[in-house]
Amino acid sequence: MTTATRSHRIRLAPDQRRSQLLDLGVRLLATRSLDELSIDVLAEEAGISRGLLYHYFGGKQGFYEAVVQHAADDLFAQTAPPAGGEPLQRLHTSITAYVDYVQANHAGYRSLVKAAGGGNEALRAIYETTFEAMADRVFAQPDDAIIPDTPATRLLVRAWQSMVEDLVLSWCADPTPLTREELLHVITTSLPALVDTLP
Amino acid sequence: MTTATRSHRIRLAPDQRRSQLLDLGVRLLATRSLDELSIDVLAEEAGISRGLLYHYFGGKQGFYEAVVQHAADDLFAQTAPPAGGEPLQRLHTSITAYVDYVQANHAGYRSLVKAAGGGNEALRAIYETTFEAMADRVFAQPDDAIIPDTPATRLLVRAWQSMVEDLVLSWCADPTPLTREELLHVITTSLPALVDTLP
DNA sequence: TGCCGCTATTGAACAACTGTCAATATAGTG
DNA sequence: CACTATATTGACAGTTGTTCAATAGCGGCA
Repeated sequence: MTTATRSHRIRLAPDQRRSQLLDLGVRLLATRSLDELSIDVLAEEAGISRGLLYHYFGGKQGFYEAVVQHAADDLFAQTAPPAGGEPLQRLHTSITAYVDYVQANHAGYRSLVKAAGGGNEALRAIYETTFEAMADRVFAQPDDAIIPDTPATRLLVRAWQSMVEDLVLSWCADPTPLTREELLHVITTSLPALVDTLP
Repeated sequence: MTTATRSHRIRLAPDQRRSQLLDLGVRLLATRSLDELSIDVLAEEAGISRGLLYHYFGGKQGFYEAVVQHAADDLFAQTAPPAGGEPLQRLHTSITAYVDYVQANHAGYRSLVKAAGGGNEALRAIYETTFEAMADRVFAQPDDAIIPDTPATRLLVRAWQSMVEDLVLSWCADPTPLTREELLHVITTSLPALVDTLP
């Protein structure tokens, strides 16, 4: 049973093909890692030839970067805070969306996002850029800021994100020690608690 | 100019050869990632034939796992808390050793440890085991424990470790926002602060 | 000292995979 | 219904991981 809908020699618009391949990539790379996925397998699964991947992404590495970027954009969009409201409330909503997102895709999240963080230069750049953009949400609205924007607090927020990432992933693997509400409470209150440890 | 001391056809005891290859692996994999390091290059750098690597480690993946395990053991040994003294003081000493270790090897630490955390099943197992053993140091001495040993606190300590890892790596990349003392203070006091966020 | 056996080590052959490119087929257009 | 622009292919070349029978170095023993 082949999972791909096999239809011979269909010619798509570049955008459609591109997003088809990216979606397939996200799905396949959620379970295998990059070097466990050969281009032959990927091409067959997509119902295209090997060469087409090189036409679109320039190579295996380029394909992987595009897939990671695609997943990162998706994560960023799905955790966007609501337009209006109290700053703390907006942050809480965004965090809730993050927990939901990771819980819904924890295999893919671990495989793609974690691999990006520990991967090559270009991949880490995608990872860093995305999480810095998410950190900006914490520092948004300078007049009634949640926490002051200094190099030190930037450093702490970045580290806090790592903590949250690990916490949520561990919790998804075994949710018994904490309820969902307790998890959200720990995440939310740990940020100001962390900033308070600064001299 | 070849960096390896080229001497033809020397026969070593298995233990010596093994650790020579592991040390070389740690050194080479600190800058390149695994798939950027071909076995040909590795063998030439070590002054041995390709086949010998397969004799010792069974393949590229096995070699990588051995190198990661080697580095993890080194990290674990070098951050061992002193034998006696106050529990909090012992923890502080261990944390200081950790900061020093990462600072001295941040390229290698990032490349090996981070890659292990986001890598395949066997690699993550090494990573998890090592950091769980380091977490045990926090929970040691049940009579005057620093923090209670429950599933919830286990989860938090694990997440705290991720935060510390990221914090120290970021700080190594750019130490200007915090002095070394401030960094150590944040790390130490953030652990009880985090546990206090539990209901 | 000089042979001998054990085994560390080799290198060539094999298999699988990535990357390249000129040729081909397809969808839209006048 | 051609006809053109281009999405797509398939065969080819180079590189890399893996296997295995053959070789060569070191310690022990006479």
